Amino acid sequence: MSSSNQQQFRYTQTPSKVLHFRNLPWECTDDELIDICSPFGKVVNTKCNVGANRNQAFVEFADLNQAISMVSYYASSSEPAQVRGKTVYIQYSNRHEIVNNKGPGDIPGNVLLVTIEGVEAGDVSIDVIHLVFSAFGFVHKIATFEKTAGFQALIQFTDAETASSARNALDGRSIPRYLLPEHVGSCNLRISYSAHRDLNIKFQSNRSRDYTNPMLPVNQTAIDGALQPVIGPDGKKKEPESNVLLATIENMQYAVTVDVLHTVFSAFGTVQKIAIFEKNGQTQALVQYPDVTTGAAAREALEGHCIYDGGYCKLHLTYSRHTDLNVKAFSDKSRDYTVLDPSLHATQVSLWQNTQTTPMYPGLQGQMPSWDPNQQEFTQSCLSAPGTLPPGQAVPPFPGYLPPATGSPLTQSNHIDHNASSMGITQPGVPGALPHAHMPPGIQPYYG
DNA sequence: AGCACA
Repeated sequence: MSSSNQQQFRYTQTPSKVLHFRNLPWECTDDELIDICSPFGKVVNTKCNVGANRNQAFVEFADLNQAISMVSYYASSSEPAQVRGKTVYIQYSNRHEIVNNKGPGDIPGNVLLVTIEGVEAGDVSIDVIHLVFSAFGFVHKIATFEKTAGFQALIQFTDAETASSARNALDGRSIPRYLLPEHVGSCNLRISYSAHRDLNIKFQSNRSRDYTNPMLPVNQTAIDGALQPVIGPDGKKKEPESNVLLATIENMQYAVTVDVLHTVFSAFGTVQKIAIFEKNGQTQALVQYPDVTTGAAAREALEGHCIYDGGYCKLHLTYSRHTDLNVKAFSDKSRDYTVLDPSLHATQVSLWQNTQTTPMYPGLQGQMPSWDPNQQEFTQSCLSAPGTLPPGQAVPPFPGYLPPATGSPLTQSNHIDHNASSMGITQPGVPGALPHAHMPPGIQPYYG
């Protein structure tokens, strides 16, 4: 007569119409719970993402018998209850009703209230915030402010669905170290819903942006260091900023493909389109971002830097007069990333949701934060000294994170790999996200 | 993989 501890435990539990779920996938949704519960009865209430790991939940049935039928079904089933392929463990809760303390911040809406916790978190730029949240959809407006709670941002999406996908993926996580200034400590995100529907942004400034209204007056004095001055330090006038960059590639010893450019330029936001062409015997490329801010950030960061170590494929960037490129979606010289297969989005979302809960350094559990600490050093070592890089292995200067269209720079890899040149996230079937990881360094001289 | 106020 041997019965397992589990069985003993189960038998000692008094039935309740509230069931306790554990070992759920990270950030499991109410809908997923309802999906597996509804065959057994009417679900009247749920509470998911409970516990430190957010992997527990409660479901309340209308009737006790319904809860009993679910528990007994899975007690005798050969197939365990599963959510997203993960076995979930179901028991009677020791409470008999779900008490939902829905604060105002729990009522979904299209505007998120984000608290950025961390030392000097107020110095996180609005561009970085924009970059991080753009991974989930078009960000209409951002307003930032200091409150007693800390540095906060209101982020307006098109709809509550988009906002909630961002919240689910980012709440409790940290902004990647490499997106932060040196002196800013680890920045944790706490995200709830705002009651706002439409933010009233008066100026484009270092504290607020309206990405839907490029005509909005710019409050220059408020911009401070966040945007580049229109007049360079040497007094030279710069061309008007644009969302499309014209890249001239110097000393092109190695082939620069659409994929390579995509990897490099995706570090700053969604790359929408790329076109490579020859002009006067020089290779040039047009790279299109969704907005001017991203284009400006990319230009500023990449100007004068080399794609490969050793001074090869040096980039010179100017603003193009184009605003929307008309390119073939898939050719070896051009790509339109805005016409990708929609299945991509689902793939990427599951990448987010199936990974770990620990925001930083999960250690030896076989899970890895998206932003390997090495990334920062790696990026810096390749980019800190334009044109004067030490000779060495020719490797792409950027970790191969995907563009926000298919994932944010926080996109996660499930395996530990400290070889920076192979941090590209392989996404079967995703054009533009693959080959750089295995690019043979210095092997492909360019004979164009 | 183990019960929700923070």
